[in-house]
Amino acid sequence: MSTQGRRERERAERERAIVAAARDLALAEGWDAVTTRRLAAEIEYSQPVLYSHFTGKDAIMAAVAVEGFAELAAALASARASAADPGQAVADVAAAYAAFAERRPALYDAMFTLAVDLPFASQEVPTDLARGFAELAETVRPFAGDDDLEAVTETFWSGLHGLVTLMRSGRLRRADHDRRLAVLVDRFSR
Amino acid sequence: MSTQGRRERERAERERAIVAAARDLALAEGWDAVTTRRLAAEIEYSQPVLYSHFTGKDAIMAAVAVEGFAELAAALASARASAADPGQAVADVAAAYAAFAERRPALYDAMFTLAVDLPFASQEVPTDLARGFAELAETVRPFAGDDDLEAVTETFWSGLHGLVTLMRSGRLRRADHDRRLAVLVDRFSR
DNA sequence: CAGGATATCTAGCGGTGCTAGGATGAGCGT
DNA sequence: ACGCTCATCCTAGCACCGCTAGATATCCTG
Repeated sequence: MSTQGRRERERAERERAIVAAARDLALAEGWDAVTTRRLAAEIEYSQPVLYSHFTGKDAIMAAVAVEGFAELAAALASARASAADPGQAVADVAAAYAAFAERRPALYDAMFTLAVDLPFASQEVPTDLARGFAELAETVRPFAGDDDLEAVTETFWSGLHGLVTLMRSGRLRRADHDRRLAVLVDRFSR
Repeated sequence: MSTQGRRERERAERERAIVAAARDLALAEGWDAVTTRRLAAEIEYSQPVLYSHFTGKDAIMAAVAVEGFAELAAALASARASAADPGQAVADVAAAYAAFAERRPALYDAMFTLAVDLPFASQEVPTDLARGFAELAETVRPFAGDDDLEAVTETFWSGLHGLVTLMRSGRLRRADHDRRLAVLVDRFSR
């Protein structure tokens, strides 16, 4: 029966390889370059093997996105923890969020703009996603006032998301990024 | 020489038909349904004709987006003009922006998320796009304070864009939309 | 060692955006 | 009015996409 164990281990390893290949390829050349054929070549198996692990390309992208949620949550937590005061925390967390989107554009897209069939109902995603959201919530809490904390958090998040996506798509000049970020931070920390 | 005039008229008319077909098809079934083959069938010409008018599908989408800028600018202007006071103007303009995105999702996508090769350098786009941007700027001007008006406007816009896109992609609950909009408006009108 | 289940691959389907090259027809000069 | 030229348009096809059915090879079991 140990053979079965080895099989499962190899299978899990291969699944990991698929997600890693998708992530690396997306980071290097963008999601358009991530095709099932290239992915299959990368892991040195044939195309149909992908479909024995994932229901389709979307599911692979979703798996990549899941990794991103953990990384983002960690970045936000770190920024908040090392901030001197609540006001600075808002600025630092906002900067960390924007920096993450800049550093991992493909990952950010998979998380927040492309993949839709994310397993929102599963265990893992809500965990890491909720961790990131909770970091944002704790960051703005001191300045929420009478407003509903969840609404304030979601709105703050939307502001960050808007800034990031509009800049990345060339609709906002990159040069004024810091100025805009400062405006957003100011509006949510007083 | 009148034949040439007629030719050019017919050609312009056909170009209009292409853009209209793309717009209608996108509004009805989403941009995924807009293929060059369906577009060609719609205007009752063969596929290659499209490429004698536009450099590619992206250019067709950009042309559709241009129409959208005018409509959005008009909606924002109307909302601002009929507002009782500056504070109400911010709320009304924000609501008008969100309503536009809800009413014309495919158009909104073409304008702000998908098409990238928009002729930002041309005449037409900056006109209507700038009109919309100017409406936003005038709306938030009374509350800009010492901050750079352009930065405030762009940040306000980003907030609206983020709210709209995150909700449309299922990341934000639709039920709390008004509450979030109120938070954003509050943060930019005091 | 034979039989059967399991894992994997080859080949292909229907679709995409886009283009090369040939047919067709309208306008021109004579 | 005729024949030629040239612009216009279409047919056919390329290379690619995500995905899948059926054949093949590989491994474990009795």
